[in-house]
Amino acid sequence: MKRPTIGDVARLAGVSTATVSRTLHSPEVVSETARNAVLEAVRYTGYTQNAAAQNLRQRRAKAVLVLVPDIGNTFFSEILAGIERVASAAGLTILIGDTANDVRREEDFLRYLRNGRADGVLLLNGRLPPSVIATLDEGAGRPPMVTISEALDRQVVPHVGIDNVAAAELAVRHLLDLGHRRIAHLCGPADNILTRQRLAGYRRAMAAAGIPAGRESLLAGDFTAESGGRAALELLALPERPSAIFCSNDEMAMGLISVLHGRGMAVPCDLSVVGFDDIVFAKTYIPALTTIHQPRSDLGERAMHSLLALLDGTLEQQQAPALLEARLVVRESTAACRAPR
Amino acid sequence: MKRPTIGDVARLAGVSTATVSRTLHSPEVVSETARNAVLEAVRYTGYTQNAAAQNLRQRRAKAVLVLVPDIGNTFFSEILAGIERVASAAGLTILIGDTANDVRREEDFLRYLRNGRADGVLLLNGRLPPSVIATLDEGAGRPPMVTISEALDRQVVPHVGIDNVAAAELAVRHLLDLGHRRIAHLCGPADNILTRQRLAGYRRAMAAAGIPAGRESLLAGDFTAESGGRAALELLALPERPSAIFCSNDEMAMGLISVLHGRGMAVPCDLSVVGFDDIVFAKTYIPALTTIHQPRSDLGERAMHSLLALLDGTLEQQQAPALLEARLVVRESTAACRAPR
DNA sequence: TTGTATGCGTTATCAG
DNA sequence: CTGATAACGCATACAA
Repeated sequence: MKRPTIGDVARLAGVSTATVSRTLHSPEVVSETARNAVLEAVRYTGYTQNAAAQNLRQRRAKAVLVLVPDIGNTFFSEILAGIERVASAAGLTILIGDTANDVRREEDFLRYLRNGRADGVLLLNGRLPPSVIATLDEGAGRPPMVTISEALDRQVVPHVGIDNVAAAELAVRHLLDLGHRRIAHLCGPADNILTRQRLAGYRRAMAAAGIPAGRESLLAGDFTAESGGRAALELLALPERPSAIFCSNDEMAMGLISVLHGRGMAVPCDLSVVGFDDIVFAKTYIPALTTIHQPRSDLGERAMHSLLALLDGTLEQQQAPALLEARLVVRESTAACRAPR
Repeated sequence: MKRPTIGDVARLAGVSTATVSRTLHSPEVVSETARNAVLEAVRYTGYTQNAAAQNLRQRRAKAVLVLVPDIGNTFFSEILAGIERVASAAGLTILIGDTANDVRREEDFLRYLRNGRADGVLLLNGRLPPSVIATLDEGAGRPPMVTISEALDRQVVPHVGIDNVAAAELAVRHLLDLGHRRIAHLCGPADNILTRQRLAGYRRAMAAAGIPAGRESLLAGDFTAESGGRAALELLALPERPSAIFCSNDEMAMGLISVLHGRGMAVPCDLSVVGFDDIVFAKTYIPALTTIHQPRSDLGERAMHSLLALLDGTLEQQQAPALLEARLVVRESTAACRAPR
């Protein structure tokens, strides 16, 4: 009826609880006879170690918290899959906190760190919640953490991501190579670091081509498809329409294309579009979206590895960011236009 | 340096640890003076209860496991959001297990139930892993669980979902009302219960309209966009092409439309399409997709409420399924066609 | 209303 | 190689 404990197993195997524990943790230190008796008893009783007791005794949770702005965003969920893969290989559980970009919710999840439910944290949300900032100087007492994708302004925590500036440059250069001169940029939310980095890349590429790209070539968005749709309307109202646009992410690009399509403006014939992220739907979209592909699984795996190292103390808290490679994926939305559809 | 314990707080407040514990759990039973002293000490020390110790003592994890086939699928992630909302309101943590539709991974996550990391489980994966089936007869010993969206064949566990048969009928009737007679159906994976239910709805609607709908009107898919693309090729090769198709989910519909578009066949002009689920991208897609909308948040919330009830013993294990309402959302993919695009 | 004492199930230390 | 035993931090039964 009740779940078997280590004591039950010990009794059945005719050994002490210590031996049972040892058999389960380091089988090599117990005699073969004892080991077999224990394993047999474990099988017979169906014994499983009680996680709470272990955590209490060992003062660790064998779990890590992952803070993500939106689980539903496939961009994040593939990173999560990468994280999960290495976490579970290391015997760690992951606690996913969907923060909906809300600081209150972030703080809320961080209590898992304080009450010992999690041993460390992976930050995908581009910001350090206040309560964590407070611990930064402490050195110890400071929770093991790694940022992914969205770096912090101050580089105070190990980070795994891509070089967004360079990737954005790649995207814009692609449009330039296609012969476009009037290239607009649809930005993400103003306070976001990705927005700033991708904007910088856009500017750098335009400057390198000797093309002025002032405020008038910038549209404001917030990474949602809806904001892309609004930007489309702005774009339509422009006195001199661009022939191409680089969008700071794929959702906005799709929202934009969708509304343009509704107004009779076709992509790529009337406007070439490049997105960013290469989300799953990018290639199913009509037109299939030219975009920057990020190695999402790798980002997750790499970051989890770093966190593991931090947890064993193998890795320093201060550290140069690990930048993985992003690449341009050319699809239909920047194709040369034969005949208008 | 070290994290404060209940003992530290007690000492500082000049009371016993029992009083501290009581203050935190049922403030009304301790005197105001004691309570204030304790709360003051808690603030001063920054004390937080240790979850492992609580779990060990109370023999529960205050956590539930949620098994989902694919977190990245927005269909599931919105359900998750609903679950999370009520779970966190009830002070429970959710452990998300992305099973990738792999029984081995399911079993793997279920160890959380046995080792006491989770108190119950929410199943979104449409199947009962073998180790759970084994416990079904036990009554007690059987873990509290609720299925969501995908029911089990035998109704042995509380379930929250929609009436898929009726919803599919709704979709097909919409096409019939539009005047379509040759209506195909793109199925999901053969062994999936949703596939069977939606197929049944399709058949029922066709039969009610007196239209024969045999095997020749059925295309095989597996819920992925790729399989939708393959189905498009099959469809193109058909001797008598249908004028409309009902797809068992949105991803397949999009994959299908995308490939058709590549072959010069336009939706809705050459073929009307209805999907199922109303995933986030359905309305941004070109053409915007007519589909069946499921109340995803509600499904999650409702299911979590049921599980909570199961956990307090308020609810029976055996129970009629809770069926929430799904509705048809009419968009461009079944629009009347003025001029070919 | 409060305090004392016990045990939740493990693991690590320390003798043997 | 093995066993006894003391924590780990907390919540509750019981006594006061």
